[in-house]
Amino acid sequence: MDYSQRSSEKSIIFMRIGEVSEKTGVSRDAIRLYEKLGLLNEVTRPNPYNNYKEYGKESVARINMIKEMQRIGLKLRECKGVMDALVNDELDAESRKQFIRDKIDEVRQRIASLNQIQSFLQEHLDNDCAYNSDSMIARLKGEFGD
Amino acid sequence: MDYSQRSSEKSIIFMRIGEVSEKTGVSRDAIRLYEKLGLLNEVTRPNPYNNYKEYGKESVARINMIKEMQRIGLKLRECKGVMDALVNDELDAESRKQFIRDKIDEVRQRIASLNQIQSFLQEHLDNDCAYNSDSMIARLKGEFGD
DNA sequence: CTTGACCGTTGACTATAGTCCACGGTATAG
DNA sequence: CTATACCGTGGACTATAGTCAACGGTCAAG
Repeated sequence: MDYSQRSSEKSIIFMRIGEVSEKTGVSRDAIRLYEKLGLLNEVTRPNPYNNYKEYGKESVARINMIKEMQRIGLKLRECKGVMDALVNDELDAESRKQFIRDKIDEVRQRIASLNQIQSFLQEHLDNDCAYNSDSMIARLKGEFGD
Repeated sequence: MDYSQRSSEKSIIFMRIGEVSEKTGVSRDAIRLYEKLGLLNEVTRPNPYNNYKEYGKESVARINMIKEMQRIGLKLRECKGVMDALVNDELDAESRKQFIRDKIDEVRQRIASLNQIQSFLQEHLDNDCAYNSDSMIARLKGEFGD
């Protein structure tokens, strides 16, 4: 049953898509989509010998990072933006730094949103989830009003 | 040019969709979608007199809350879930509380993800965004590896 | 040599969250 | 009365993020 020469403990550099899928929990199709969109830069063209692509450890790390970034609502294009800023040698250093700074700001704002929602929910819970239309409106307005 | 009797300072209870759109910055079409999906519970059936729907202040607050929840990656169905748990009288108190507790947990986990990403980016920035394939892989693995 | 589990490519299909458009009705200014 | 800026409804269209199925190729075991 050992049809596939899975990378064992050490020394093996390349994986095939099934192993990457297993390691990350992301479907083959999704991985191929990420690749097509340019989010994985370290995938070889299909090896002419057997027509299989080869994936490195960085692909696994990138996919895990994509999963995290998606959880916070980033789109794949935006994930690509972050990846590119981390890695792209064509951008000058200052551009990359500015991009990262901007992303950090975005993340900070998202954290602020989350804290707002969390304390709203927590307050509601502390209040025994007593719903009262007027007070709810007041609290909704307090948190989310204009 | 005052073709519409916009709700002025006090005493007016109902708005029409254009005013809600203005107050929230959300398009009429999107508001109608939220309504169709059941996220706004306080919209009247079209007034038979003029066929216009009437929106209350709670709709504005809800839409603002939807915007915040969307920013953190919640889908409209999930937003509806939160809304329902906040308001639905048909659920017993304990179910609503449990739902809110679960949501708070989710929010906490998202905050954790965000902090992870933020510190990853911050560390990268502190490191002068020096990209080095091996070190980047190491750091990606450290943050996102399995 | 066949089987079974994998691989790549393509293209169709799905769900979500809208936008856009055309229709016809409403209200008000001129 | 007409122009205009709204309103509701319905249906078509878009982008995103995939999933699924079909086709044919690869490879190790039996």
